[in-house]
Amino acid sequence: MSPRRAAALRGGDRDLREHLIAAAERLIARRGTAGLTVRDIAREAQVADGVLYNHFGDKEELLAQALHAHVRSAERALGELAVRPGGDTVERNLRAYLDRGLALHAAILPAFAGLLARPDTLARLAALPNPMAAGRGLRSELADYLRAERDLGRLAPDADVDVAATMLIGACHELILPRLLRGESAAELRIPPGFVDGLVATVLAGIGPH
Amino acid sequence: MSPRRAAALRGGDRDLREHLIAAAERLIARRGTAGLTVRDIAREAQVADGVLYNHFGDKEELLAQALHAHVRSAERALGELAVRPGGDTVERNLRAYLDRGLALHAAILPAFAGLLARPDTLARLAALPNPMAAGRGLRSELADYLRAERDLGRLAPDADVDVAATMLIGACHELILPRLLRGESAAELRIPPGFVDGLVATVLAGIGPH
Amino acid sequence: MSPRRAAALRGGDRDLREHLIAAAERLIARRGTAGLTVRDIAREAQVADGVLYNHFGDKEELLAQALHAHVRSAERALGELAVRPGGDTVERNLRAYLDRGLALHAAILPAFAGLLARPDTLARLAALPNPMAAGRGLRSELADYLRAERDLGRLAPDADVDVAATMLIGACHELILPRLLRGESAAELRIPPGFVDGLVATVLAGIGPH
Amino acid sequence: MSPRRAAALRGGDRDLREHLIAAAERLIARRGTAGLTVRDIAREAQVADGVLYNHFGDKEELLAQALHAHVRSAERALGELAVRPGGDTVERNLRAYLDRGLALHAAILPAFAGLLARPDTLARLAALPNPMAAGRGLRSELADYLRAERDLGRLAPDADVDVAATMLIGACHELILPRLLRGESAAELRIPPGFVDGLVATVLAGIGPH
DNA sequence: GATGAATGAGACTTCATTCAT
DNA sequence: GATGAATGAAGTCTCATTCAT
Repeated sequence: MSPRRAAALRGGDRDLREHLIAAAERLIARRGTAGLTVRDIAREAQVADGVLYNHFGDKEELLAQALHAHVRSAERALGELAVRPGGDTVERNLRAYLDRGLALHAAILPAFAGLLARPDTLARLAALPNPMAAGRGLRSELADYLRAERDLGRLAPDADVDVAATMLIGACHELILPRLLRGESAAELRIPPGFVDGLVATVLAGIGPH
Repeated sequence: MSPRRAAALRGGDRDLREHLIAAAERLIARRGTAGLTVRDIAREAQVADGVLYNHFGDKEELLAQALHAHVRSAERALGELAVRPGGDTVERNLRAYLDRGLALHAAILPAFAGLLARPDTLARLAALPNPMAAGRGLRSELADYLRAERDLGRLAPDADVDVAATMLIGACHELILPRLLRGESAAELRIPPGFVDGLVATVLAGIGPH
Repeated sequence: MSPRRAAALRGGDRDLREHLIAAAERLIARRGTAGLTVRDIAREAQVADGVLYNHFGDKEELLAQALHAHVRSAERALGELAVRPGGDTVERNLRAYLDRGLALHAAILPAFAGLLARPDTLARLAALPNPMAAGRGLRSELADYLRAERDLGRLAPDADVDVAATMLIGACHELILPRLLRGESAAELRIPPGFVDGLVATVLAGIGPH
Repeated sequence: MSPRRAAALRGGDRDLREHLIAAAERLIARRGTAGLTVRDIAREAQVADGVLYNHFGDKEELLAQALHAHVRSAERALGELAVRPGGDTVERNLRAYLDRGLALHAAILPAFAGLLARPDTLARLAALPNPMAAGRGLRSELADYLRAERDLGRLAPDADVDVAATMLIGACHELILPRLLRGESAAELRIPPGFVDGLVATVLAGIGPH
C-alpha cells in the first residue's frame, strides 16, 4: 500500500527527506560546506546516490535546507535566552548575549564559510522562512534589548544602540573569523577567558578619559 | 642562448612568475576567488595553460601568492596612515583608522570569501612572510596606537585597548560580511554616512549611564 | 475481496492495461516518442509509477502497444475507405487513396520518428498482430486495388502495380519526412494544394514522350 | 614547442578534431546515431573521455559534424554522376540517378534515423555549410535533370517534373524505410533486382490505359 | 623554459526498474 | 494488485594537471 522505505530508515526513523537533511547537516557541522558532494551526502545517509532528487530539486536546495537546519539546531542547542530588559543587571545580561553570540557564531560561521563561494545557495537560503542570514538576527535582537534598557534609564540616554550592537557582534566575528582563516576546525574554537567581561566593561564605560 | 620568454612578456616585462601573480590578482580583484580556473588565469596572463606549473607547485600556491599580492596592493592603494599617537585629536585619529579599516576590508574580504572553502590555500597563505590574514595586522596596529594614546594620557588609564581594537575592527567586519552573504559585489559596498563617527563616539564614551 | 483498483480507474473505467496504453498513446500523439519517460506516462495516466510493470514486461512493451494503438486510432479517425475497384473513376479513387495515405503518414510518422532510435521497440511492434509498420499495409492495399483495376481493364495490362504503389506511397513519405527532419511539428504538416492531382496524373500518363 | 599529440595519433595521423569526427562517423555508419555516447566515441577514437570538449562545444556539435562527414563520405564513395541531359538514353540516365539515390539513401538514412529524436542535433546539422538535409538535394537535382530533358523534347512537354522527381526519390525512401523499421542493419539493405527498371518504365509510360 | 592539447577522475543529474508496504 | 520512494547504472561535462614537442 505504502511504497518501500529506504533501507537506512529501517530503524524506524523519520521520513527520508528529513533523514537527508540531517545527514547533510551532520557533514556540514563536521567538515563545513567546502567540498561537499552529492555522493558524500548519499553515503553519509546510507542511501542511494539518486534519492536526493526525489526530494529536492537539486543539490543546492538540499544544501540550503541543511544549512537552515544547522542554524536552527545551533540555536536550539543553546536554549532560550532568558534575558529581560530591566531584569538582573545590564552587565550580566550583556554577558549572556555575548556568550550566546560567540557560541552561535562558532557553530555557524564555519558552515557559512564555504558558502561565500556559492551565491546561488545563499540566495536559496535567504528565501527560506527564517533567513537569519549569518547572525544578522542576533544583532538586531541585541539592539532592541539595548534600546529597551536605554528607555528604562539603565543606559546613557544618548547611547547609540545600533552602533553598540554592531560593535559587540562584530567583536564576536573578529574573534572567530581569523581562526577560521587559519583553518582551525569548529571544535577547537575556544574563547579566551575574560574576553566577554572585557567587552561588556569597555562598551559600557568607553575608553575615553573620564 | 637564453631560454625562450613567454609570448606575453615579449615586451621585456618582469619575470613570468610575477606576471602570473599579477594576472591572478587582477581576476581576484574583479571576480573574487569563486569560480577561478587555471585556464582563466592563463588566459588573463596571455600565457599557455601549463606555464603555471613551471613556477608554482600547483594552483593553490599561485592563488595564495595572488591573494597576498592583492592584500598588499590594497594597502598600498590606501597609502600610509599618517597618524601619530599624541598628534591631532584621538577622535580624528580613530576615524582615520576606521576609514582605512573599512576600505581595506571592503577590498579584501570579497577575495577571501571564496577561500574559506579551501583550507589548503589558506594554510599556504598563512605560511607567507607577511600573513596579515584578513586584517589581523590592522587590529594589532590599532591596539598599539590605542596603547600609546593611553600611555600619553589621552585615554582612560584602565582602558582595555585590545578589547577596544577588537570591537572596532569587528564592527568593520560586521558591516561588510552580511552584505557579502547577500551577494553584493565588491563595487557596491558603500558605507552608511555617520557610521564611523558613531563608532568613535561610542567607543570613547561608552553606553553606560554617566 | 477483489483486488484494489488504480486510483485513476475509480470511476469504473476499463482495465488498467488499456488505460495505460491510452495514456501513452495520448502522449505520443502530443509530443512524439522522443523524450517520453515512464514517469511521464504514469503521470498522464494518473497512476503510480510502478503499475506499468504489473501489466507490461518493460517500457518498450508498453510503447509498442501504444504505437500500435496510435496507428489504429489514426486509421479509425480517417474512417473506412469507400473505394471499390471498378467504381467511380480511377482518378478519383487514386486521389482518395493518396489523401488517406498523406493524412495517415502525417499522423503516424512523427510518432515513429523517435522510434528509429530504438530498434528493440520496433521489433516488439513488428511482433504485434497487425504490424502495418509505417504504412506498409497501405502500400499493399493500394497495390491490390491497382491490380484489381488492371484486371478490370481500367489500367494498362502491363502496368507494374507494385512499382506504382511504391512510387505513390513513397511520394507521400517524401513529402512528409523532410519536414520532420526540419523539426516541423505534426500539426503544421500541411500538404501543398494540387500535389495529389499531380501525382495521379503523372502515374497514369507517365512522363515519357507519347 | 608544439604541445603534445594524442597517443592515438602517434601513427602520424591528421589532427585530433578530424580524428574524432572520423571515429564518430565510423560508429554512426556501424550502429547509427541511436545510443551513441560520448564515451563510446572517445573509446572508438582511442582517446581520453574529455578531449571531445577541447574541440567541440558539446556532444551535439561533434555529432552534427560527424553526420555531415558521413553524408559527404557516402557521396564521395559513389563518385560523380556522369549524366548529361540529352546524352545516352533517358532510361539509362534515370537508372543511373536511381541507383545512386538508392545507394545514398541506404547509406544515409540509418544514420539519420536516430536523429529524428534529437531536434537540436538536426538544427546544428542544418546550420552546416552543405545541409543537403537527407537527400533533399538529390530530388531537386533529379527534377532539374528531368526539366532539361523535357526542354530537349525527350520527355512529354506537359510532364510534371517535380512530381515525377518526388515519386522516384520517394520510391527509394519507401524501399528503405520499412526495412529500417524492421531493424535491418545498413549492411543488409539489398535492393531487389529489377526494381529500378520497373520504376523507370512505369514513370515513363504511366499505368493508365494507352 | 614555454606551449597548449591530452588526460581522466569525478561532479551533477536522469530515469528505467524494483520492492516493501 | 497498486503504490511511489528507493535504487544505482549511466550520461554529459569540467577542470587541475601532465607531457611530448
